[in-house]
Amino acid sequence: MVVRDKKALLSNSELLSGLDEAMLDRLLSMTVTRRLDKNETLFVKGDPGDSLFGVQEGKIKIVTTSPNGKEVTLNIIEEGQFFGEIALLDGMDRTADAIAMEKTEVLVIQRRDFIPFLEKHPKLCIQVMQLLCHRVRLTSEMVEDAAFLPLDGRLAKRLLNLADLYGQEQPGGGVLIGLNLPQQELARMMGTSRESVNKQLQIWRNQGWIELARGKVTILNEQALQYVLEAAEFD
Amino acid sequence: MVVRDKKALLSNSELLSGLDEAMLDRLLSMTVTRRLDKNETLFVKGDPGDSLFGVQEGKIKIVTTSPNGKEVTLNIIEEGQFFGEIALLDGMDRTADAIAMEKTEVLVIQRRDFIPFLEKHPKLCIQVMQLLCHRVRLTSEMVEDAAFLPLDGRLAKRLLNLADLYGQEQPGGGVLIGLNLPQQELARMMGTSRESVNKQLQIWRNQGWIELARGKVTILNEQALQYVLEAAEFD
DNA sequence: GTTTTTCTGTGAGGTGCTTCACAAACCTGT
DNA sequence: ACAGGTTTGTGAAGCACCTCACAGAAAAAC
Repeated sequence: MVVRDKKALLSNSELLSGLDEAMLDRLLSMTVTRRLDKNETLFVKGDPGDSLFGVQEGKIKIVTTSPNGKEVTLNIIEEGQFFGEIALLDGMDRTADAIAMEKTEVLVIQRRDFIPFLEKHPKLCIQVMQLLCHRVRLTSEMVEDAAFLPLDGRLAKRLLNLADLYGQEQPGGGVLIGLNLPQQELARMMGTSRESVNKQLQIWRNQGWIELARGKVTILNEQALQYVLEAAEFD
Repeated sequence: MVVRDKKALLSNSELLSGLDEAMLDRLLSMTVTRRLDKNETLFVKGDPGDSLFGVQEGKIKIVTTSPNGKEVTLNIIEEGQFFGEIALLDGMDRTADAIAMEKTEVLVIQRRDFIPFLEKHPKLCIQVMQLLCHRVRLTSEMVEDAAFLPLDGRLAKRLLNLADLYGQEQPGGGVLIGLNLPQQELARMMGTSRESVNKQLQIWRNQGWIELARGKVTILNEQALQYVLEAAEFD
């Protein structure tokens, strides 16, 4: 059973889709599963990066921490997505921490197994490159946003993006972001303070554009947020 | 002559080093050279990305522009370096503009030539991946720095980095950054205002840590800047 | 050599966001 | 059911950085 799950996960992932049965089986034979509790750390900045991970169940956040304790969340990795490929591929240390946001199972592939496999399968190479390109685009966009958009624009963009990824249409109308995301965590994703996020959310709630609950945001007026974003882009 | 130069360029580049003679020749036969004047635009955000470029002579800057006209410089591409690989590989549009900083010659390889070539050469695949990993690391670091470091720390870091890349030891002591970089351009590299950069540079000049000239910075006290950076990292 | 453009230097004033500080609401474990 | 942690809501104070506004210097253009 577990094996079948693994295979389904592998074959549906962005990284490994389109690979044939035999290849998947060989790759599968290289993996082990690791279980993590909520808030457990998988690796930290500076660790040697000798493995690739795929999320089987749960969520992993990729965060960088400054010496004084501030954090920025660079990415949240969902079920079926892979991560940790950068350090694996270039052989350098990890540049960020990986922490389980809830009880999580990851599947682990060692470099010594993966690299030779990669060298034998050009098609897989192409997919890896696609993934890397995607990463570059995402992080570049973060640089851009940090430089151009004020807080309200960045927050609007993040909410719309989260709604897109995890949104659930509500019977009473509106789109709930189906993720337990405290405002603190939201703030970290945007490189800003929790208080600032809260104040902006309050403004929008008073406008009737969103609804708030502990760890939850429901977007009632997507158009309005879209407009905030566009206005912010024009300064 | 031109052909020999091209070959030398190709074979020494980060991207293509280690490839054998025959491969280089085949790749070479796919390239054409394009000449750009100072400030000429090679491509802009939104263009279809159907080619890969290598700088033969001169410098190209990669910048993103906001609707209102603000700019952030993401990267400066030097002689012997390649760029434009992201859009080429994933088939999406360019996400930034490429502008010649001086009279520049770039060599151009079309996607329809490069991709099939890539698929036939696993070794080249690996090198491309290395390059992509490097890009991810650089941009991630920019996100981190923007979030954690105040202006003085970011500027110190940039100057030290530039000195490392383009530094020339001066007879009278100090390290000159051998690049014509107006303070405006420096500011754009850090996502900040020209005035702020200037004021910080003045402070350091008054401390005797740097010397300034039009488009030039000479670092007299590298240690001091290093210390500023470390202090900034601790908040 | 004179004009024009680019780059630098500097002050004043405004503000977006941070930090600090605390209260209330909410969930969780035993 | 009560205690202790976590998340939210909010105000006040401060400051890092931005924008605006020039003036002079240096290079480029003519």
